Amino acid sequence: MLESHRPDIRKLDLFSEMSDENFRSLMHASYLQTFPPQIELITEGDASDFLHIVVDGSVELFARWNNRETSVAIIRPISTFILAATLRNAPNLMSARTLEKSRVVLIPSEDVRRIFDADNNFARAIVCELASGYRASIKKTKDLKLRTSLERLANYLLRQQTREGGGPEFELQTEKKRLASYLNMTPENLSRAFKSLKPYGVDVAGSKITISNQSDLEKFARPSPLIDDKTV
Amino acid sequence: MLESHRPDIRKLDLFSEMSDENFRSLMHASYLQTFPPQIELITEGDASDFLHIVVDGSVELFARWNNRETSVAIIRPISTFILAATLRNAPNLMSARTLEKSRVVLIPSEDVRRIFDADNNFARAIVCELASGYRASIKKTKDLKLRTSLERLANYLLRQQTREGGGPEFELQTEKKRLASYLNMTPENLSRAFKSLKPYGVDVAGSKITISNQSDLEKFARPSPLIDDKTV
DNA sequence: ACGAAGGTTTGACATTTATCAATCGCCCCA
DNA sequence: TGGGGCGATTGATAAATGTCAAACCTTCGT
Repeated sequence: MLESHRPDIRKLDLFSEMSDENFRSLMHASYLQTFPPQIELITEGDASDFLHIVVDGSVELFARWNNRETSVAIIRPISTFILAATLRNAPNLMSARTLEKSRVVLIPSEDVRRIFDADNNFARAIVCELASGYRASIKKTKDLKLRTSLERLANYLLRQQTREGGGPEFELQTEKKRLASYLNMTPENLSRAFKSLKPYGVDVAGSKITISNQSDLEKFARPSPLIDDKTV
Repeated sequence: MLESHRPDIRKLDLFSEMSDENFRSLMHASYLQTFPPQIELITEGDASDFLHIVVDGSVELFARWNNRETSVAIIRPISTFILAATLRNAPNLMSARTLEKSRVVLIPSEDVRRIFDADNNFARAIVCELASGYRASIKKTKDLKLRTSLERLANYLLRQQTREGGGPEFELQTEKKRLASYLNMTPENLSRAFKSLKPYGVDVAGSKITISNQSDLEKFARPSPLIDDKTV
């Protein structure tokens, strides 16, 4: 694969502690590919032949059933996805598509499993990554089951605000259509939900959000570390 | 801990491949405790001091937020729970309570982490277990986001039917109140949902379910291996 | 600059789901 | 064996959410 992204990939928790030799071996077996927007990289049900790393652009994970579709996650650089399927050598549970022109490193799943067996530090890092992903998924379930769509939006805004630096103004980094699907609501409902949050100090202009009353919004949203914190 | 359950625990995928010595060490450090019904074993937010194994009875995992509560899973013998929190040494994301008189083996989390470092087979088994749990959680998200409550119930019945042997008659192993919470609906709504499934050949008498028209129900439920299969 | 395409918003309405209140029925146990 | 308690059901109503249609707006390429 191309050399330029190696240092960034090496810095990922997943790869930072493994031996140089094993890292080189993984990278040697991998491909860097550039995809145009809206390309379906993975279709759910397919075998998981590669561990994917987004190094540029963004990738949406989504799922289909019965002619419906829902957005499950949006992956931004530099992150891996489809780790669990890779390790279990099981079919992918989600589909993936590029949202914009994106560059993705593909590591053959069998190499991941081989190096996992050989490198204890890598194995340990994989356990951390899996446990984190698992916990993130549990948090998502709690968010979905315990909150109304309005509460999910309010808490999403607070999380996004934190990700964007914590200031009162920030950008949604996602189309509203996709955000709606991610939050499990329709675009129409999302549009109305934004209006409903206006009394709590949320102003929307296109994709620019202004939180004019932080404490009112927080009082309404009631964020919980056990649902909303990334690290916990 | 008491000897009698050891062979059963040893047979779990998580422990079956590790060395005798390490297994003995884990068991030596662990406790077997018997709890009455409705005891809250774990409160979400608590540190994860122990990996739990239900050896008798049943334990409900649930979550609270903002004075609401939802049932996330019901653990039956012989299974572990709270593995991800144990490995990350992070606070538990869910609470746990006994549903009936239950016996639980408690393995100190630090011993789990210590043996994980020492025993490659154990580490490998942990990765499998984590990846499975992760994938199960993703399936749950898909179930929640892509299906209506009626569809969730229909597919739950098909899964439960399979677990109970596949015949046309089987028992719900859960109070309807709890099943409702698990499926993210109210007890009232569940009661009406059962009625709505009657035209598809579902008959309910207390906790006994009779599927009188398998293909009609399946045609309505449209089960998918990528949501409903345990092993995939 | 123009026009097409597609995302967004709005309004009217339908459906789904929750809430509240009352009743029913079952199980446990004093 | 007869309450008592609690879960389950039913009916009436309210709230949340989805659907459909139309209008609006932004973007983007010709």
